[in-house]
Amino acid sequence: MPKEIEATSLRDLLCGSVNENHVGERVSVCGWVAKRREHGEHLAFLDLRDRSGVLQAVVEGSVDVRSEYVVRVTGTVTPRPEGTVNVRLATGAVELSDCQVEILSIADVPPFQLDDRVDIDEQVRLRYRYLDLRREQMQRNLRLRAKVNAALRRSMDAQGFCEVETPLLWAPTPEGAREFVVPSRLHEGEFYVLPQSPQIAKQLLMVGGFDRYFQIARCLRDEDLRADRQFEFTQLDLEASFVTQEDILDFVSEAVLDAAEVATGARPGEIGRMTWAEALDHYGTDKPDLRFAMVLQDLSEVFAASEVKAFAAPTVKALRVAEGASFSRSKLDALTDQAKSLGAKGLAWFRVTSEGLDSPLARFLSEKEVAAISSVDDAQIGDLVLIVADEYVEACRVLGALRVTLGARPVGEGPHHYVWVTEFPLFEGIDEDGNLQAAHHPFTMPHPDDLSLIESDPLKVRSQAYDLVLNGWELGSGSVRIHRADIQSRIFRALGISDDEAQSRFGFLLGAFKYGAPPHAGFAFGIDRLVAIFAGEENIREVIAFPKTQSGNDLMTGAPKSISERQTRDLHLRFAPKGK
RNA sequence: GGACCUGUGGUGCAGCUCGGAGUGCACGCCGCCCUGUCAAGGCGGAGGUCGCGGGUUCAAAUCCCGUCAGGUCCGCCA
Repeated sequence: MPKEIEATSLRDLLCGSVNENHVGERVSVCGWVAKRREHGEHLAFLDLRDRSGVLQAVVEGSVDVRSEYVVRVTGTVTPRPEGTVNVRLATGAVELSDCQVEILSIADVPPFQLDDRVDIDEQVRLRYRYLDLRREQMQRNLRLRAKVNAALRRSMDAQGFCEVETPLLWAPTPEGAREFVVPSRLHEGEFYVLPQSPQIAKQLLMVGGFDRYFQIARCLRDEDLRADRQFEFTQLDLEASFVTQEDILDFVSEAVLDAAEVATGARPGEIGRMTWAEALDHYGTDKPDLRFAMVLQDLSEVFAASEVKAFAAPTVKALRVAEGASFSRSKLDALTDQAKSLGAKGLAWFRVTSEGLDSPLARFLSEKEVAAISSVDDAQIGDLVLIVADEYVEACRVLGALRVTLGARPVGEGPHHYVWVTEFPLFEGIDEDGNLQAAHHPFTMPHPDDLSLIESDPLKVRSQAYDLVLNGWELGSGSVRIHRADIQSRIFRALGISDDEAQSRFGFLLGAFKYGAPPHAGFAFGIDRLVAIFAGEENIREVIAFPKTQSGNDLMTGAPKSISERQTRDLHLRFAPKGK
């Protein structure tokens, strides 16, 4: 018998790999007892489970093993008797007979069943994650993740990128996401922080001459958690010198398509593109889910002189909901509530019926308005048209959210629709102090055509920043970086960052740039999210071995926990009295 | 910081509107029976602070208030 790669001193084969070709061979397998079926004192069946699957062992006589006992079974691979083949089991044509059972570990009754006959509450799964990980779903998801990681590394290597590790203990850079803080023992009152991303480190690597860098990097952000956000997450982080945005998009596309090919078995076609402005206008979001159409329509001109007060706004946007005329009043009320909670003043709805528009507002509409609404997005009888009137961005965002509510399918359904969203604005809004805020980060290169607007009309300035979006999930983002001191000073000035402040915050980066910074650009995308979508999971916890709950607890270890007085003293920490 | 949903033997649920004895279902567990099962089957059995605290009531799993835990979302995430 040729030795299998999985063979060890204790086993010859994985349970799931035993098949007709092994008939007649005497083999040992190791695993957990998934199920015992006893037929009196003369016959018992054991289902043995390891990571590869389940294999039935036939034991003559009674056997004292229980569920989840760890056993080593040595037996002869035998074709199952006529009529007892189990087609639902990959190994169902054979079984181990004449078995010798060796108990390697006994086990308590597990706190939940591992056989997937019932859904288990996630709270219970997380408390006993080590048991949960034995389940097929978790085995499949984490192995898929490992394959994606391997594919990404292969792809980056093939594209000439060099993997470099950057520090986890880094300097505070008070900007952007809230950082996790690590007190220093050797330096009283001083702190490291855990990196929210290796952003500055990788730019320094560019100055250092590593003109194609990548890393599968852990990032840490002390922000509230979500289905697609954990404190710590993993990114494929990359940066390259002597490149333009086009080069970066090519590098990342290649890596993602390589990963997709490994994960799904098919290589997706070329990744499409749209500008940020198009995404907002058509889909009401910067991360459009292109698995379904439902493109927002602009009716502002039609309603520019409307008598209807509800439509007196700079922008009037409409969304057609196919076959939505059958929505109940309570469902329409719920949509209205959602629109209001998103900041809309209201939501107008119109059922398109054979007798015209059915709506509380219908009788106030002019003929021209009725005609416009009735033909929005090729509306048909039986459809529903939703209208939001507001400031432009507001109207787009509200309808965009309703579009997702009404149209989005589960993660596991439909094609994988990648899209590059380009030309993000450089600045977004103004903070409490009246300063502009960087949309991406302060080192993002403005669009070359908009350089002259930085001082005169900053909110109009487009950037060379770009996002990769898959089925409504933001996978990641990147930008061309500023490598010229003159442009960087103009941006800092616009952001209200003084020279002194810039020096104290980013001095080491700006200092490095004085010694010859190549033009460079980069990207980073979330591997947790990518794998979750490949796995058809709505939640990245399902592709993370030991995740935190939404309130940041680890239900298995009990973290976060208090530390000993000794540790507190070593770290020079004292706690303020509770409250206030 | 906020909104909504959930919490009932080990597990998953029902019961909650309309208060009346911890009532029920499925799985698991324990014992006995069973020589071809694979969601094995048959018989019997054990197992509960209805998340926690307070209130209303003659009486609370059920109604009210608070709180804790889990989830989804808003804020937040350069």
